Amino acid sequence: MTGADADADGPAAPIRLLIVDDHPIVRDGLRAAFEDDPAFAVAGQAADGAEAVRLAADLEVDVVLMDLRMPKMGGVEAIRLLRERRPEIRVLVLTTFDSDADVLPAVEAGATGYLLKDAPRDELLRAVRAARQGQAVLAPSVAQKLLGRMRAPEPAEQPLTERELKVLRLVAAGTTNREAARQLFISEATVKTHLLHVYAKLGARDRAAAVAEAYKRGLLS
Amino acid sequence: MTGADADADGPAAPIRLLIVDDHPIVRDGLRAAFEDDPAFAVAGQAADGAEAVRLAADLEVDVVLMDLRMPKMGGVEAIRLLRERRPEIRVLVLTTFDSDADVLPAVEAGATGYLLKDAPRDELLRAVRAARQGQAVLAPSVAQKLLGRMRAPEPAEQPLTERELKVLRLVAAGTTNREAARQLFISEATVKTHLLHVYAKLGARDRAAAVAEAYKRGLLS
DNA sequence: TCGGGCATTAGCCGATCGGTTGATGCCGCC
DNA sequence: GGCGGCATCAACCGATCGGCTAATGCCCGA
Repeated sequence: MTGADADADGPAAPIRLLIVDDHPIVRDGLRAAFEDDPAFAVAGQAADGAEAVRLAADLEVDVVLMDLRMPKMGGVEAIRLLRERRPEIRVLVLTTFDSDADVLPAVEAGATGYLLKDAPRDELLRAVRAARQGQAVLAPSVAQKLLGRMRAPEPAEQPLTERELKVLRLVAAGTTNREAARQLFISEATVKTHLLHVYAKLGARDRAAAVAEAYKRGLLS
Repeated sequence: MTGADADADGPAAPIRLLIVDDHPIVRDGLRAAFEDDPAFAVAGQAADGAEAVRLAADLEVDVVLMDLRMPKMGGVEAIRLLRERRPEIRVLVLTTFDSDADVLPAVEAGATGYLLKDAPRDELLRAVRAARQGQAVLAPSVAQKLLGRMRAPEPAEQPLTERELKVLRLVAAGTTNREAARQLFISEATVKTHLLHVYAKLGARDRAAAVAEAYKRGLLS
């Protein structure tokens, strides 16, 4: 009750953070939020995934706060590399979440938690503490989405093959099957086959719906 | 040369700022960036457009730093209201810019400048100083886009009518012309006409390309 | 009052698409 | 060695689409 329950290692070593975001403003905001609390120490900052991986190799880092959309190397790829090389490091994804498409890949890549940037400050601090101990931390809206995916027997969210995606991109550009075939040096029949597979995977009835669904899932543009 | 050229009003009154963003982190980062410089004073913060308009009515504000995507009231609408009621206030749009669609509306609504959140700090400070004096401030990439729009004789970016958009939404959902006609209680011929207009306005050849272009322009989802 | 934009409808045509079935060859994995 | 996934091709059918022209009625602003 008096706060003397876990003082085994003195004031406790601060949790060392690596902040990864391509926006200086956001990095500043995060740094400010954590520097005020002696329980945390900002070990470093990075503006993209590649820099994050590089820094994490040299610095003593407990928790990485990671944005997903960044130049050079995106967050998902960075998480994958980080977890490969330093599995003891916990990665908290901290993103704007305007696109759903990134949540699952990030979690699969090994993110310990997923928070939205509009989370209140104290929730952030709590999340980092929890993440350091390996506890999963999910923003309520993210948790809901994840559960939704699990519960809903959605056709398993099959990924498109490279070829299918190429065809779909051409279709989105207004290409007819015949033109797409010429551009890809294949026959029109093959294009149609690819498209049929795309329809099945995306749950679409025609090219227009497929394009729409692809945009929704972040597969295009 | 000795810095004594513009000291007419002493240390000069600080530029009073209103920070508008739905992310606490971003607000913190902005506040931190400006509070370190005595030439600026953060008069207030708001988490959405409505709050921004309300605060601007009471506070003495010179420059508003405004995010665009926010709950309740978006940035564009807030800019419009602000400029109506307090035309002397300068509004600097400060956004992530993952969507093109917002740039032009924001400028039309009366934004003095448009900056990206990944701009370096000093560029931010310079931009606010310039904005306070009514100078237009555009991030290079934004300026380029704007110029591109001007130069390119793009079919004038014709907006879709409400009816056309409704048809397009149905098409994006995989609806055939006939089904769309039933749902809208109109004839199939009318649906086709609407779509032909949509194709012309969006520069698309077919429904798939129209859906893609609509997503690119932020007209869908 | 006279446009002009918008929504609505009609009919016609060739071109294209969606669906189906079946087949081949290549590759990696068990 | 076999199995499955992937990419490739073929031929066929009906359904749908895209493009065109032409009209009507409504409402708003010049």
